[in-house]
Amino acid sequence: MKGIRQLADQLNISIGTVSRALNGRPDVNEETRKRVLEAAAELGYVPNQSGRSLRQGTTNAIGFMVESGFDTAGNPDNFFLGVFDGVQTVLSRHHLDLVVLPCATDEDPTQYLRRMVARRLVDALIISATRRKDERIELLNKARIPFIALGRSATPGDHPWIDLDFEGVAHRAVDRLVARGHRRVAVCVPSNDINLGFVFLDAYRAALGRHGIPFEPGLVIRVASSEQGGYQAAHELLTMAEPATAVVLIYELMAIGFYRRLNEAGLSPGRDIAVIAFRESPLSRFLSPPLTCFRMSLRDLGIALGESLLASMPAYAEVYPQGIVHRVWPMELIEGGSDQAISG
Amino acid sequence: MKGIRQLADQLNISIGTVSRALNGRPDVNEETRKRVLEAAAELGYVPNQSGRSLRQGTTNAIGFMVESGFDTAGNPDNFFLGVFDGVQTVLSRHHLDLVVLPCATDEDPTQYLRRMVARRLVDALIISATRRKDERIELLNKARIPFIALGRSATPGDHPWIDLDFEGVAHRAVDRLVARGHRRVAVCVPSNDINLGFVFLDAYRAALGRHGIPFEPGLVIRVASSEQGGYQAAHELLTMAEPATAVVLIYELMAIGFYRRLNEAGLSPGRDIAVIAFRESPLSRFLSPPLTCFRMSLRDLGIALGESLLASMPAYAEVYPQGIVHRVWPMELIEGGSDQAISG
DNA sequence: CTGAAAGCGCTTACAG
DNA sequence: CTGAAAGCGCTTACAG
Repeated sequence: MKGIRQLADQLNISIGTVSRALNGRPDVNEETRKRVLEAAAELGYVPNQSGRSLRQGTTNAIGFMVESGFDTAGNPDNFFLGVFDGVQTVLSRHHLDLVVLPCATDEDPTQYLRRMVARRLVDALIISATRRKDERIELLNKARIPFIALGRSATPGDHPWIDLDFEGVAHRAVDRLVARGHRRVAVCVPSNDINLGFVFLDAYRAALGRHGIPFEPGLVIRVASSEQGGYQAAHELLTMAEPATAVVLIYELMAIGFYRRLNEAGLSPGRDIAVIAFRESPLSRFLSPPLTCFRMSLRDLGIALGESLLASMPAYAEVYPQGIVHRVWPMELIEGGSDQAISG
Repeated sequence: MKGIRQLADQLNISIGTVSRALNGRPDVNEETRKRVLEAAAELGYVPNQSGRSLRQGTTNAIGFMVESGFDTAGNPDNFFLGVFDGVQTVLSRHHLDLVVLPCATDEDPTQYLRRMVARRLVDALIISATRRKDERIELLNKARIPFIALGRSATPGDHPWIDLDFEGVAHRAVDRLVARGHRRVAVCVPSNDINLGFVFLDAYRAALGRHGIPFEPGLVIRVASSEQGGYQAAHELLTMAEPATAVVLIYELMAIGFYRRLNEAGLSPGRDIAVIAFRESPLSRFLSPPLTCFRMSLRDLGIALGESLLASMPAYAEVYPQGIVHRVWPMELIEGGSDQAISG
C-alpha cells in the first residue's frame, strides 16, 4: 500500500472522499465510510505523517526531552518510563503520540532543543531537569511552541509547570528529625545547577528556622546524585568536626552508598544516624533498615503532565479547561526504620 | 522565519538555490552559499522536516522502541539512557536524530510498532526486549524497514542483531561456582517470555553438563526482574527441601532483595550462599559484600547498535561495510565478594 | 551557476 | 454527499 491514491483508485472514489471518511468527517455517506475503513484496514493503509503534517501544520506528536547525563542519573527505577506511561494515557485519547527526545551528554541541551523545535518534529514539548536559570524556557517561549516543564525554574515566564513537593518533604523531614531531638541535620543536594537543589535547600533552611535552629553551611553536602555520591556524603559527614546526627538525602540512590559507608565505619543507619530520603523507590524497603521516604505515583504525575500540556494548547484547551497549571505534586510519607535514631 | 520562501525573498534568489546552498550541493557559487548560510543562521532558519520528508521520502530520524512495563524494570541505572548516548554519537555523524518510541504498558507492542511504522515517523528502527517469538520482527521484515534488534529471538529472519553474552556469563559463572565446590547452583530468570531468559537458561544447562552436573528444574527460580523478585527468589531458595548453595541472578537489581531476605534469615551472601549477578551497575560495589558480576560499556553497545543499523541501510552501507551484523556483546568479570562462599 | 517548475502525500475550502 | 483542485515546504531534475 503506497498511499491514499492507491486506496482511492481501488475503491473508485476520489482521494478527498477517502480522506474525509478516514478522518471521521460527518459529510460522508456511512456506506462509503464503511467501505473505506474496511479497505484501509485490509490493506494496512495508514496516512503518511509527513503529508498530513505538511498540510495541517501539525505533527500529532508530543516530545518529551530527557537528558542522558544530567539529573537523570539520580533516578533509578525508570522514573521516566513510569511518567511516560501516564503521559501516553492522556495523549492516546487524542491520537497523539509520545516521542522521547534524548539529549546526548556531549550536546548542549539548549542547542539540542533548538534543533528539535526548528525541525518541527513535534507540536508541543515536555521538558525535564529544569535548571535554576533555564535557557530552554526562553527558547520555547520565543518559538511560541506549547510546553510544560517538569520542574520549576527561576527563569521568568508564565509557562505551565508541575514540580515535586520539595518544600513539603523538607519541612516534614526536618520536623520529624527535630522531634527526635536532632539539632544537627545535614542535607545532601546535587552539585550541579538543577533547580530542585535550590528549592530543596531553601525549604530546608526555612524548616530549620521554624525550629529556631541556625543554618550551617557546613551541613550542606554537595555530591553526585548516585550511589557513589551517597558514599562520599557519608564520608564527609563522618569526618566533620562535629558530625550531623541526621541527614536528608535528595535521591534515594544515595542511600545505598550512604548505608555502605556507615557500615564500614561500624555505624548503623537508623540507630546511630537518622536518614530520610526523598522519593520512594522499589529498593527503599529492601534496605536494612528500610528507608523513610516519600511516595508518589509516577503514572499519575504523567497523566497530570499530559493533561496540563494539552490545556495549554489552543486545539485542546476546551477539553482541558484548567488553564496554565502551576502545580506542586504531593508526596506521602512512608515510614521505614532509617530515621529512628534519637539525639540529645 | 516561516520557511525557505521568506529566506529566498530576503536574499533575492530562488528557493532552489537556497536549498542547494543549505544542503551542501557542489553546484553553488561559494559567495552565494556564504550569504545563504549567514542569513539562515541569523534568522534561525531550519528546514521544516515535514517538507523534506515528503519530498525525499526519508525522515532523517531513527526510532528506538522501548517498553515501559516489560523487561525494562530489571534495568536500573538508566540502561537505555547509556545506550542512547552511544547510538546518538553515531547518528549525529550523519545528521540523523534519535527518537525514542516508548510503548505504553497497556498497548500491544506489535500493534504499537505497526502504527509507528505506518506513520512513517522514522527511517529505521532499533527494537529491544526481544521475545522468544517476536512478531515485531516479522512485521518489520514485511514492511521492509531497516532495523536492528537489541536481543536475539527464535523468530526467523536474517535481520541484524546484537545481544549480550548470556552464554559466556552463564558458563563463567557456573565454572567459578563449581570450582568452589558448588553442585547445587540455582538460577533466577524472568517469568515472562523475554528471549534472554531462554538463552541464559540453555547456557546454564550446558555449563552444568560440562561439569557432569544434572539439570534440576527445581533450581530454576522464575521471578519478576526487580528487588521484589530477588527477595522472593531468596525466599524460595531458603524453603527448598535441599537448598542451593549458590545462585546466579539475571538482573543485579534482584540482588538487593536477595541480600535482604538472606539477612533476615541470618545468612550472609558471600559467606553462606554464593551469589553472582549478570550485569554490573553502579550499585554493585556498594552492596555488602560487593557483587561479583559482569561489566560492559553501555555507550559502546550503543555505538555498535548505531553503526550496525546504518550498515543495513542502503544509504549508509558504503560507510559501514560490515554487512548484516550478528554479534554477541562481551562482558568482563568483576570480582566482588559475593561468590566467595565455598561448598562441599 | 541559477531559476522555474514539478511533485512528494496529504487535507480542505469550494463547486456542484 | 462527492470530486477536482489548491497548496502545505521542501528538493531536484531540467533548462538555460
